[in-house]
Amino acid sequence: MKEDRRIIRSRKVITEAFVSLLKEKGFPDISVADLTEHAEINRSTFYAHYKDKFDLLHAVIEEKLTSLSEELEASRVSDSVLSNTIDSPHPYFVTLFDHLQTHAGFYTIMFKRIEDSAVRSRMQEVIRESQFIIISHFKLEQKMLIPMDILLDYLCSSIIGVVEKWYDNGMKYSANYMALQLTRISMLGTDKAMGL
Amino acid sequence: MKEDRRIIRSRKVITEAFVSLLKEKGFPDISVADLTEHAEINRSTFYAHYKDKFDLLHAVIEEKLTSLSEELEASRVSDSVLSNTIDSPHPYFVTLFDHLQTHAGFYTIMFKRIEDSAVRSRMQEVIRESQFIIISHFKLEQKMLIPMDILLDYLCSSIIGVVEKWYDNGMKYSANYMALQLTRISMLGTDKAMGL
DNA sequence: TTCAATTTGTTGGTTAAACAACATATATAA
DNA sequence: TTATATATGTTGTTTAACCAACAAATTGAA
Repeated sequence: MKEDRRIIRSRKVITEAFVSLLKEKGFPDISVADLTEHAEINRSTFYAHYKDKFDLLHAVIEEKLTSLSEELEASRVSDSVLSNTIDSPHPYFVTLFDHLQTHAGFYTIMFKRIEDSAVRSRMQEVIRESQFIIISHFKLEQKMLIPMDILLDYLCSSIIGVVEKWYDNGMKYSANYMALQLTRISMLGTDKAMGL
Repeated sequence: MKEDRRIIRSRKVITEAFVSLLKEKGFPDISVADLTEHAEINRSTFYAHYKDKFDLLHAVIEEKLTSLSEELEASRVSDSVLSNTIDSPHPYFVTLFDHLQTHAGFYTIMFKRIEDSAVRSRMQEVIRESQFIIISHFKLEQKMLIPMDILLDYLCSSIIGVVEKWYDNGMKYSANYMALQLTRISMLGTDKAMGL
């Protein structure tokens, strides 16, 4: 079921105007009229697609993170996840940071402008879910030395933490470099990683 | 009578796609399907606005040169055309070259890609007409030492010739510099201009 | 507070864009 | 040549965007 071109275009110009406006002002200061004016569409068209601006915010975040989720899933299928050395970045992390770099404009604005950080928590969910799938797929549950849920909490929050700081510091390191560092920590464990 | 947003947008994306495609291939190699695909609209929408691609070409040229014509007319009204020194560029030429610079992307492509050079001849008409209006307005006809039509032919073809070469050579000189040079030639005459 | 101005959702009628289908025409290759 | 594909216009129907107008809610200043 291909969607009507007009639908695609309307959603596109609305979300573009939204992200663009977030560069100038905070979310509370953006009105629907504001939005549709910049998007050069009629105000009623907005309401045909979204309930209100909160609905739009949610949809925008959801769309971006769904694509991340799909990219992570796609990379899992193609690559053998287990065979990996300490000197090459893990395909999973490469995919992750490639995405984060490609959409850096979007994420930095979102992290900065959306106070309650809906992006952060949603990204954490996506990471957690993808890690869960990897573990499940390789039947690693049986061999695990600690409870799965605790491990998943550890994994996703540590990754998100690193990501957030990476953005905060202006992405000084390359995406590939970041992927390599996370690969090393996860392979060695934090103790070995710090030289113990 | 404000026009429907959809009309504005459709025309806009079509002409943008058209100019964009002319950067890649010649006019004969551009199909309507090509055009609408790049513009991301339905093919039938194209036919709702234009007869065929020749009609589009004509419309695009006409629109741009109408705006030039209007800009020249507007500058005539505001400025006193007669009082001018040899050291400051004439308002008319400033307006002309400002326009040519602003829309350089469009004109260079048109001069280069459209073989029969419909742009050149149309621009010549606009220049000729605007010069005619200036002469008429200041009642200069009576004092003229040579027939008006010959002078107009001389004026518009010399200006167009300089403009075309300016584009050909990659606009090495600034718009303002060009305006100044044409001002000097027209005030001094070619003989004095060359130092006789 | 009160009042005006702005923003918000919603609705109904109108219009242009989308889409699919068609016949025709123009290549391009066998 | 014939055949296959691609491009061109055209048409009828469906659908989404437009617009204007409305009441209700919110905001901001007097």
